[in-house]
Amino acid sequence: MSRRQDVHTAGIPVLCMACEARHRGVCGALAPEQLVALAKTSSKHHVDSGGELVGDAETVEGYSNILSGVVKLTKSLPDGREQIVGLQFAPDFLGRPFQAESAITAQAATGVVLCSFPKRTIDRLIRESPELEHRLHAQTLRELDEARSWMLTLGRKTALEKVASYLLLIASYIDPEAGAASGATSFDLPMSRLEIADFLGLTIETVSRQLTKLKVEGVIGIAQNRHITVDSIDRLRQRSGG
Amino acid sequence: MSRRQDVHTAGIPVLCMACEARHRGVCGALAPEQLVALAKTSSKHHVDSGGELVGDAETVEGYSNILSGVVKLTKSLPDGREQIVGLQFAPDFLGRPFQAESAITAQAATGVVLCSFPKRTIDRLIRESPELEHRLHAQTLRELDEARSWMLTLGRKTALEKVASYLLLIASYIDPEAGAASGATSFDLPMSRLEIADFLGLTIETVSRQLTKLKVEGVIGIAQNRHITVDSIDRLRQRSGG
DNA sequence: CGTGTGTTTGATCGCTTTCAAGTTCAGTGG
DNA sequence: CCACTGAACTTGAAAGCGATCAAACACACG
Repeated sequence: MSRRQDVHTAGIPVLCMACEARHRGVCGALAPEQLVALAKTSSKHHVDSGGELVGDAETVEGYSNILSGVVKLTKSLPDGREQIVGLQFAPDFLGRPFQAESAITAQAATGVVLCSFPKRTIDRLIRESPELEHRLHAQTLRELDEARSWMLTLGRKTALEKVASYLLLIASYIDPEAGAASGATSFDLPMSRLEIADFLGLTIETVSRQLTKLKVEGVIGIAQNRHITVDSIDRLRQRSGG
Repeated sequence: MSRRQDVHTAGIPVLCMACEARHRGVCGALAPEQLVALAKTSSKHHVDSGGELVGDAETVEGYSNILSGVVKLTKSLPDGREQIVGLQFAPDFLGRPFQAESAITAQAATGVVLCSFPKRTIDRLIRESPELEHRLHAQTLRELDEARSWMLTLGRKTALEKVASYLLLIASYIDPEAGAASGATSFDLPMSRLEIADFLGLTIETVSRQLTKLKVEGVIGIAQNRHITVDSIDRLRQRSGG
């Protein structure tokens, strides 16, 4: 057993040993020696809920892998209206290659653990490793699909359908098997009502009312504001408009 | 003069000689011999306004470059509600690598000219040419930025702001210099009121009312339904909410 | 000169927002 | 352990914006 592990992990940096990103994330694209080089300049750190990750000023930090927690990407209008335009979960790669701007801010929605790299190092690795760019491209395509699905929700669904869709989305992230299933599940919302509203293009009050409505209809249960139980995912899906 | 052209175009297929995609599009990533091979299996054709490009059944066609015209990407709900989730212009690359599904349909919003390739050929070229994948990645990132900007519009802007934003978007595509400027410009809308409504998450009547409102306020002029004149782009921008 | 499609305009309805209290919950100090 | 505090959340009433329903208009085409 330990012999086999030795074979598979020969030369893998300690930092990366237990890291999800090495398998499902972008680091899986790297050869052991590249991983060693990258690990030398990478650092693991924690960001509290609400902490900003890509502050317009502090662009120093470059890229990161999300090891745990939820990161929200937001855009806002000059008068302060805000819209969450993306959610990222472990082991997503965070940061925008090939461009400085984008006018997006990234914030920790929950407590977040990151593994961060200098921009320069990653940019070089991308140039050296087509497989790395391929994985980043694949993630970008996934994000684009998610964004477009969400555009349909934002533009065409009612408030109730939006909230139901949101619950399904979160359920499927937290409990991937349950997401496709039709039975029961339960989970904690990683976001406040205000954040949910900013994600759905609604107000905080409307989100609250629709959650209450789902609760009264017996589709969901709510405990301590954040904990959601779903008896029948199918019934929830029916309210989501498809 | 002809001598110089000979140098630059040596070995370039006739089909590609005048093609925008060879410079700004993905074909620019290919070496002359790759271009020759690709040109052998590629075909140029026209699709009338309204024609479907990625019909779920006819997935045969694979990928295309848009040579002219506007393509709209739409998603819809089971009950028929529709949302346009992307617009593509020449010389964008059309088609979704690495995946069959996506539940998106592509339709010609105007008359469209395409240069189409077999899926197989492109998939192989992507594997052979990191530069090609890089260009596709770059386009995907651009589309993601556009999608996210539009999420802000869909989720947080009023009907008037949405319509003004739409006009600015179209103006900047049709007349790139004017898009950044503050002066006057004019253009023809490439989409019907229904399509504009499906893009903005509104109804046809609301779109019409907001256009009329902008006209009455003197911000725009409308002739023959489709032709828009803008005296001051800055004034239009003020109505767009930022 | 009709016919049909796309657009505008009008009147009304209803959902979501807004404004305004309440209520619950987590954290703190007595 | 319990009362206090502030933040997050819920609930209520009223207003407003965009949707819906309906009709008129404009233009292209036969």
